[in-house]
Amino acid sequence: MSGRILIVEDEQRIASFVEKGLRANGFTTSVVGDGDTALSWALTGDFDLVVLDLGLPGRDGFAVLRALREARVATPVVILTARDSVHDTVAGLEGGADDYMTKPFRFEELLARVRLRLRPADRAPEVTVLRHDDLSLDLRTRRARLPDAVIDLTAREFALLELFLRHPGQVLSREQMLSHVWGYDFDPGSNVVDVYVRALRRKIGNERIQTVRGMGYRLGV
Amino acid sequence: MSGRILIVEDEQRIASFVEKGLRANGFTTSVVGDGDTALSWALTGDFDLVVLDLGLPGRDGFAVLRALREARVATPVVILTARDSVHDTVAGLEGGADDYMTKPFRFEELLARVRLRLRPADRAPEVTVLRHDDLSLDLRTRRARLPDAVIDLTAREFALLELFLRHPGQVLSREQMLSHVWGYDFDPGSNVVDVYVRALRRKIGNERIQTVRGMGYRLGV
DNA sequence: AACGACCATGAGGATTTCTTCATGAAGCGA
DNA sequence: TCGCTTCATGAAGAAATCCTCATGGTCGTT
Repeated sequence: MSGRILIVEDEQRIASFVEKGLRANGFTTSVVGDGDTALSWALTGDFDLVVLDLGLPGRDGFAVLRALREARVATPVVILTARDSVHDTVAGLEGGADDYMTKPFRFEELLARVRLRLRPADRAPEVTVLRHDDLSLDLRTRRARLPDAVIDLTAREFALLELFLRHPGQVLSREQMLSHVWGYDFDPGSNVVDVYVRALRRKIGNERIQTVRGMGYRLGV
Repeated sequence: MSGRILIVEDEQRIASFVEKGLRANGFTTSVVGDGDTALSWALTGDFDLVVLDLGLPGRDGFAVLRALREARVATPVVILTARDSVHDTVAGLEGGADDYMTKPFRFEELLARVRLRLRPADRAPEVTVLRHDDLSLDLRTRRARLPDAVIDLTAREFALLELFLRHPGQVLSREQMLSHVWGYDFDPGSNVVDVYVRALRRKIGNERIQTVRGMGYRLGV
């Protein structure tokens, strides 16, 4: 799967949040901040997917999308929009094979949608179970398993454990966890991460998530 | 996948609930109501899986399981247990590749576990998206899609829609929905089904779920 | 050893989801 | 049409989940 992605976003903070995340997942990215540039880049057909913010200065996101489709460019587009303008957004999608997300969004959600769009059909069979040691997580049923127990998880616990299992053995900072599980604009002063790490530890066992003082947490060794 | 299943359960109501459901899903079932019979049947090795209630009269479920394992019979066992004796149960599972569920349980959950056990590895690629007309449901992300919208669902809404999509065009009675989505012992006098059908209709469109007076509801045509 | 930074944890309030209930509308048979 | 059953729907209470906050413990450094 080739993965050249055009990110159209004027807010610097969000743009780099998206760019860093996508790059870390093996995609090639380019960022542009206004509609005109976005259109000319997208028209080259050099991209496999466009992540498009609707709230752009100048030529707005809708216009870009429309112009793209009028030019018969079929590149899939994932749209970013404000929560309170969802209605307009949905109207704008009509008939398109496009997807949209409301801001603020969690990175993992964006990733899932991007992957969905870039995997045309049944190639690359999806992973539905993550494992580490004797712990496994069924992404479909959203339950974890240990050799001697089946563990039900709440939505947050699930998202957090998924993140750990996708980066086993790696130290994850609270900031990383916040942006991946809670969204990029969540209060950075919160201790939700701590609270949910504790909840997870209670369910899967204390020893499985280690504290790395001053850095964050790590699954396993 | 062969699917001969031994159901060990003394409560008539639950036994037939499980048996009917499993048969409707293509499994061959036998029911026994006490531990001794259960053991002798299971020892024949004629079954691919055992659904075992722990609260049996006479030789209890644990004893059956133990005897089975001592005889080196490796047939996978899915255990049914009361919610307040989970601790004992987990202790009893040690090292086994067995699964357990607390009563009361939803049939779909049991089905998922049975299937998991009977599908040793990666054969039979799992379905992760259900479709009907222009409506699709991604079982992994738990979101529904229409051509012009992506729809977030609550847990109940998701379970109910999944049920509809697995039986498209078929009239489902309130009782069926109750037992599949809410569990076999849910108050039969409740109108939760009505309420959730309405919630679904609001999200996916009224016309997609039809009322069949005196019978229940139906997805589509 | 003492201090400060960092982490663990319980409790409680906010929010979301789930369920019940009451009322009125719609369908069906007499 | 009348009367009865069935269904639709809003509202409100119950329950689960989520998040914040406050307190006390632990670790590392000086």
